Amino acid sequence: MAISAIQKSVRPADAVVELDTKSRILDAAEELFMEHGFEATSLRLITTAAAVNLAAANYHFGSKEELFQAVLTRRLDPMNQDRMQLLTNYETAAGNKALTCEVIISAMFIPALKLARDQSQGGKNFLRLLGRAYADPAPFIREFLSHQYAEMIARYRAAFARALPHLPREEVSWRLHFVMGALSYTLAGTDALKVIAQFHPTEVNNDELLLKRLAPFLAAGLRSPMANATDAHQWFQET
Amino acid sequence: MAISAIQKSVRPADAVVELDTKSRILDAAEELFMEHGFEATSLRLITTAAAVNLAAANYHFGSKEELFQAVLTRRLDPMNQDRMQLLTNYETAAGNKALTCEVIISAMFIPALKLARDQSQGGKNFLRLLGRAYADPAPFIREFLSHQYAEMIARYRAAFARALPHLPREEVSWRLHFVMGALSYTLAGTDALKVIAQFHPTEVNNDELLLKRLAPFLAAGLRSPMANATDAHQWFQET
DNA sequence: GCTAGTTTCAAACAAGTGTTTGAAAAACGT
DNA sequence: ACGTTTTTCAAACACTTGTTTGAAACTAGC
Repeated sequence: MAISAIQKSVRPADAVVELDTKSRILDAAEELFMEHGFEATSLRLITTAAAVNLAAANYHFGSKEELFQAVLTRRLDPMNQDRMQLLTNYETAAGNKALTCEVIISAMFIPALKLARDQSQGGKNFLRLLGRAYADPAPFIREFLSHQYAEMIARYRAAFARALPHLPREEVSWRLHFVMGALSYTLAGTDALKVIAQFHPTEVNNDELLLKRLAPFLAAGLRSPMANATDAHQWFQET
Repeated sequence: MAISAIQKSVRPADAVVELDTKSRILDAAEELFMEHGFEATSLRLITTAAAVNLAAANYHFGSKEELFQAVLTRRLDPMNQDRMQLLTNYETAAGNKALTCEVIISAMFIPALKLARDQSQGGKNFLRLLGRAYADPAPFIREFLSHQYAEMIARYRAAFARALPHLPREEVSWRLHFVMGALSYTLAGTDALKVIAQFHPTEVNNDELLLKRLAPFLAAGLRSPMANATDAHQWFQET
């Protein structure tokens, strides 16, 4: 008991000080889920890192799955709200003219960037967590994200369809899928960069630089002319 | 012994039946790892599905991690060999002229397509497993894939650098990273498609169609002109 | 100061984990 | 046919998992 008394008296002087139990669990869970994934992260690991009792996780969040969803909701919900608001702003500013792909992509990326920049540490962690959650096979994660993204995706598909009127709607859906994939994969895989390019360590974690290079790449892909049937078998001929 | 004699005589006629224990474990593990991920798949689940004894997994593969690596190696190794061979063929055919981005992408995609087409079922499963493994945070998986991809990546980076001589090497590395990301994400996330587009179920699993649409998209991104400094802050201005 | 409601805590629960063991069975070489 | 190696099997091992429990500590409201 002497130990716990010491810890309590020391804690306010510390850096990350004195959030309530619920926030401390969310913060620790965010980092650990990002680092190890959902299945490989135990509640004991989380509650120990958060310096709270094991039972507190179930008391405040119900179950491990609900805790994971709470971690995602806390930042994903505002970010997607931002995205839709930004898209609305652009659309009203453009009047009845269609937006360009660049502008639409900006509306997707800027809220993500804001998250990566604003929070001192949590933001970057969250983006990586989100990218990895997008590739997680667990059904409850996929269903949760589907529901969470549904409205935003519908808005952006409509915007891209207006920006690319010469493309069939189905092709627009495909390309939007590629954009979302490249974005989430890029945000998730800082480690994978080391395989492909050898950058300075300071640059590797620079999400801003990353997205500034990704956005034009994707815009060019979106604008590319539709490959017709005769072009198609140029791609995958038998060798 | 009578049973095994019968089974052996039947094997050539039947489609799937009666592989040896090692292959049965690999097949079951491939499917289950793909479906649930590494951590969420237990050895008991695998050995039960393979109809072998639990201890057989450790006997033949040593540990769960080594089993996972064996599942990946079995098909990834030949696929990457194919990719490099194909690239070599194209390069010798082109003489000292640089290859186009389309041709280089073909050399990446065709071996993946061959895998998806040839094996009746295992091929598609494996591509999805591979895409998911690429996003898995487990260190042993990331290290394994880094090592497994290193040579192929180096070859393709050099090829793209020759195809895009106007781009800085660093930009080429980024774009190669985006290509790999979009490819692995696309192969991994059949489920995610349902969020973005509502296709006929038969089309959703058609990897060939998927890659035929992805390849031109990526080629356009690769060929896009480098965004210069003045264009750059067009993208992410403060709102 | 006392009560009612909320939050914390140590301990236990039942179930599942990867791995090991030692004996039985099968397969193989000669 | 026999001795040796390889493979299978049921059982157990030591440990971790998410969740629950019931008492203790704390925090208002009056």
